[in-house]
Amino acid sequence: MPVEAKPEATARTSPPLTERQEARRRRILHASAQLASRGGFDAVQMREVAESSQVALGTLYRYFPSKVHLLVATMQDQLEHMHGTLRKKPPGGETAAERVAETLMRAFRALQREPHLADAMVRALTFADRSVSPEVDQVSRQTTVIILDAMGLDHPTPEQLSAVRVIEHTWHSALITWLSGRASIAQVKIDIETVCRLIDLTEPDADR
Amino acid sequence: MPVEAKPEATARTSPPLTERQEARRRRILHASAQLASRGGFDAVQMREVAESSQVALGTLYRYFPSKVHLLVATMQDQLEHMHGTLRKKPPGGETAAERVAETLMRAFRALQREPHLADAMVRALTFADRSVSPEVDQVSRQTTVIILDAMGLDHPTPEQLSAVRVIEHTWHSALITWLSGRASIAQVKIDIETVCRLIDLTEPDADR
DNA sequence: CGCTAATCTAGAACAAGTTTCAGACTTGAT
DNA sequence: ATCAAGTCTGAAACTTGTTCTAGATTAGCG
Repeated sequence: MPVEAKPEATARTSPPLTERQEARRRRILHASAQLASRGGFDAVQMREVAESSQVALGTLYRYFPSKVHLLVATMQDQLEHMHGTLRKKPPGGETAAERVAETLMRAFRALQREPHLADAMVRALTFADRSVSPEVDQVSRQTTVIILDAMGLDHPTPEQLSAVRVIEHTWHSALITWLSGRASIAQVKIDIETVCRLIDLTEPDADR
Repeated sequence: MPVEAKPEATARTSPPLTERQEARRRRILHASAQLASRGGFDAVQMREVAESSQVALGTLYRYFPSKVHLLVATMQDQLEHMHGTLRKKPPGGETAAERVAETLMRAFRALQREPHLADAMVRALTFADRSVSPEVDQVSRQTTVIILDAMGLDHPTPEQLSAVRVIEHTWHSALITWLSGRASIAQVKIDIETVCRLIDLTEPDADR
């Protein structure tokens, strides 16, 4: 029986893509990011993505079953990039809280450089319904790894994981309020620093 | 003339609405909530809302310039309701953190009873772009009031306001992860309790 | 090579949010 | 009561995400 599986963003390993297919997928993601950088979520129009990446509309939908899937995959792509960058220059703070805050603010500044792209990706993430859960979850896991990296933890306690989840919540939501112009950059910074203090609470031996 | 429109905390904009207009507005919001309760964000179709509320499509758009505006207004409406309900039975916890957590969990359970409605409102909130900022801001302020109420504070310090903002971030984001099936109710509870511990950090004399 | 199933393409078609418009109806002021 | 300005209606049109179809191309296999 021939395999019926479609190419899928999350499963980079399951169905072996041919070289041309891999190239198509890459072209699509590139076009997506490019259009997003220009005009945000609304500027990523499926017909334009298809044309820019020299792929038929039907093919685009075979690779990414919806606009949200496409943008979430774009975010995965960018996150990998960022994780690599952050790894090269680890944060230098004394406490875990400081390092996490520094890392997130660094990520935040990177997003500031491409606010439209950030808009597209974040809107897609929060608008995603259940059909995109696996992909969104993957993004979430990737973010968790980045934060744990900054904390310098290998075996976090359940309490610490909970704190990390709260930090992620804050990070996403603060990003949204900034993107929609309801909070200043300074305020985002304060909120992130505030939530990072939670980390201190979960470190038995680190107190003030 | 005798515009008897007693502003129900929803400070309508400049022009005072006539009675029939107020009635139309109310019919629209009712239809919106009803459709949302049935099938969530997607089930709120502008043509159906118009038909259900016996209003022409163009009129619907005159009252609410977009689907997101409509749903955010629906949320304002529901929030007022909830604030009233919560006020009648204030939370009974010892510390501010406990009371806030209890309040939010109570609100959460209310949303659980109408998960589709919750879905519609929250998706609209996070998907809103700049053109809806004023309305979204209003929702945010209303939420802040509810939390400060639970804390029993009249004159919060900047630090406390920051903690409240972080709690709101967590609340929204946790709601989203629950709605999209990526987190259990138990997990939401833990996250809320975790973030509420931040409150203790901002109370110099609270027991620890 | 030659076959067959899978994939890709171009383009039409459909769905739902949004806009537009001409004409009927309300409202407020004279 | 009458008039002007503003509002509402019904219907069509437009936009963009999504689906569908028929035919061309490609990949893997004997």
